[in-house]
Amino acid sequence: MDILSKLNASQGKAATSSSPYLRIIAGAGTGKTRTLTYRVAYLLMKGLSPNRIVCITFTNKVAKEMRQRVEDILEENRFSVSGFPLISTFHGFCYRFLKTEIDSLGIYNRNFSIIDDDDRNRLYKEIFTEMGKKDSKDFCRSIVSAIDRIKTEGRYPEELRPKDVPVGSCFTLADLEKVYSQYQDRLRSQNLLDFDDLLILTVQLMRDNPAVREHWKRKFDHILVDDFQDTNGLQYQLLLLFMGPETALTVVGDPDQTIYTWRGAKNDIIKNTLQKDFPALETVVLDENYRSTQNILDRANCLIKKNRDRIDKDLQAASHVVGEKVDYHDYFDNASEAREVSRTIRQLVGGGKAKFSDIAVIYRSNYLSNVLERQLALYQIPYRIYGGMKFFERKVIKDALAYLRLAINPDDYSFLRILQAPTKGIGEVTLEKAKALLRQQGRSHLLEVFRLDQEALKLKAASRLALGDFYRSYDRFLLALRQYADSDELYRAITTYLEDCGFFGYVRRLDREQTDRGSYVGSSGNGNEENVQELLHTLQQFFSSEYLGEDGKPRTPDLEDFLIEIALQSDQDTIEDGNQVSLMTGHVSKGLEFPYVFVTGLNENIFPTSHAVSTYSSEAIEEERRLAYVCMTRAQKRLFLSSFGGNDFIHGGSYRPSRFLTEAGIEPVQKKPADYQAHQGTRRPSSNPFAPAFLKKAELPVGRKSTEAEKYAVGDKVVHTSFGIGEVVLVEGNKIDVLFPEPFGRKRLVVGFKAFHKLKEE
DNA sequence: GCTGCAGTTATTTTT
DNA sequence: TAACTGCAGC
Repeated sequence: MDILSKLNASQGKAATSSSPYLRIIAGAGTGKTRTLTYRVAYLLMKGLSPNRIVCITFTNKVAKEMRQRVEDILEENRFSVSGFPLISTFHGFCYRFLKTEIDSLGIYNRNFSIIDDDDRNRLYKEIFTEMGKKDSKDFCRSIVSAIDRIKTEGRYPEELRPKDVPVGSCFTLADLEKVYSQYQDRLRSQNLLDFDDLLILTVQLMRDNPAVREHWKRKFDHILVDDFQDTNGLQYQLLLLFMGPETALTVVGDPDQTIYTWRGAKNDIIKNTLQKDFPALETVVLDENYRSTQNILDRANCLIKKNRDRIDKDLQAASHVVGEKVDYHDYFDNASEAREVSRTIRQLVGGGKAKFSDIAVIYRSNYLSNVLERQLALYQIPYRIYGGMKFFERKVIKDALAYLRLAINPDDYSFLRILQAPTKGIGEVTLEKAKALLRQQGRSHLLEVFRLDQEALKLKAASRLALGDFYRSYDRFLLALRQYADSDELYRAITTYLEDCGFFGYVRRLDREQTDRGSYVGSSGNGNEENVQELLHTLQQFFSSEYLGEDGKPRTPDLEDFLIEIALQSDQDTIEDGNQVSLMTGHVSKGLEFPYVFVTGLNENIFPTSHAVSTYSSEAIEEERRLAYVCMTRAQKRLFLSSFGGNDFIHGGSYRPSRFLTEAGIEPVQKKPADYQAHQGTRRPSSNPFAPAFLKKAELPVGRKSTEAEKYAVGDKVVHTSFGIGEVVLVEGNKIDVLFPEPFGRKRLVVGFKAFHKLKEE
């Protein structure tokens, strides 16, 4: 077996250990996922049955990559296996489990859907409105966050405790009980689960149903868990329940990278609990860092040492490369910070040192991406945001998915969406009537009420017509879903459905109206129809891929698999290749690495976030510090840190550099008013050689039309923030077709949109 | 019942 | 700044 030659001594020891219980403590960049991957391959080559191995990762992206790498390793060793281990997130694992077992609860059926945050908020809003509390922001918010906390602990409304109401809270235990139980009741009645339900119900079934437990406890010889430091109590409980007396467990993690305690993560599990529960536990420590230069590691080590609650360890660069010093600047305001980051990126790329894709810009919170985006666009730097406004969160996409979801599980929240896309002339009054009928008639879904009680609802002719179109195409689609022969036919059934129900017509109308008005949106990345086409394309690709079924055997995926895949997608999963700078929050950056990394907005009340600062809780600050540590250790060659000044509208006063800078051994530059003038004077966009004339005038707000639209002709060059440089091949009114390099190809753009502009010939 | 406008208000992190 | 709310007019 050629595994040891690819790993260092400790990695090799971990990958090939025969201990039943193995803990790998692995610092940032020490090859933890690599080691785990080799261990999976090793176990397979040792003869363990693939479908008796489960590997839990933090994101689907890592799961996919790991699967590929395991396959590669097996191939290199000319080893063939029948079947493949399940590599999945906790949530994905629970979904597969519940798919086969949920019926036995007698509350849900196997066609359940998973609700996203949007639907969840809508549901809460409904409850608060009915309680007459919707105007009390404080009340709503604190109840929701209390429920969040209780649910990550795995408790349902029956298990509330007086302590769940914080002292001086604006709600009572009775309020909490009422909202929480209504929330659960509504989900149940619609056959809907939220993310936490996936975990809780799995634990409940395993704990309370002996038949289910006995069956599943025997299923696995080996369970492996990546990023174990971010495992919460409920997930740990779940692991224990799936372990039989013979099941081996391998966990990998770095306590210093615990950044999800707000979601219940406890790094005490990897630090202490595991040892207590499994006295035979073997521990391997990986501390040779293969990612960063020593200069970067020195700053990161220095910072994380300030945490009191930790096991001391120092990362050392395996390459012994000292590298360049960590760069730090304090800028006049956040716009100039973004501008300087953009300029530096331009220099790095212009100097031939780096590709755009070698660079990442990391920030504490999503809202900070706006300023960066604007400056990057000004400097014509292609970028991609991970998280933030995700593709699947766009309105049309959610509408399209609602139509599809209805065919699997006709829940009211999807139905309410389709009533508005296109609008079917049904307003608040009719809706209230329908909700009343729902109870009266003993129906389970609004979809039925609107189909069967049209008389009682006194619908207008137009509404009847629109609903008629929907129900006809819906029924035909249901039939097609039962009969299709292959994935092509399934795909065709979907497009027919969306066409016949009037959705496509609505989407095209939307685009027309928006371009006519010349207001919002218009570039190819934002055209509604194009987005829906992209969704359909994704769908088609998904159907022609291989899918690991609940039984561990590969099968052809269906619509339901697609919808679940989307529901459980993470921000990292949307990462596409391409020569673009990556923008993301620190949380999303976990597990990734880039040659050049910018960590921006290192300010008090931003990073650390104001919440952590104002609670005066050392745990909260320690978590922020770990997050900063994660951000810094993403960098391979160079690390650029920055903070900014200016007025802080939210907290009052002006922004100050983050304490983490001093703690990392970096001296914040003394601020002098004169410096600021200088910054402001010399760093205006006028000094930007890349900015086209019409953009210099004013920084255009996102999504607005420029006042002077450019004239385009075939052959002109165009720069797009996402697709790079392309050539105009067709001009049609205010629309142009541009051919971009692969993988983007031909795109239709609407002139005047900010995401692109004409490239001036030199 | 739907849409557009104006004014207000709130900003962690995510499977 | 953008997202949301309330209100007026169609």
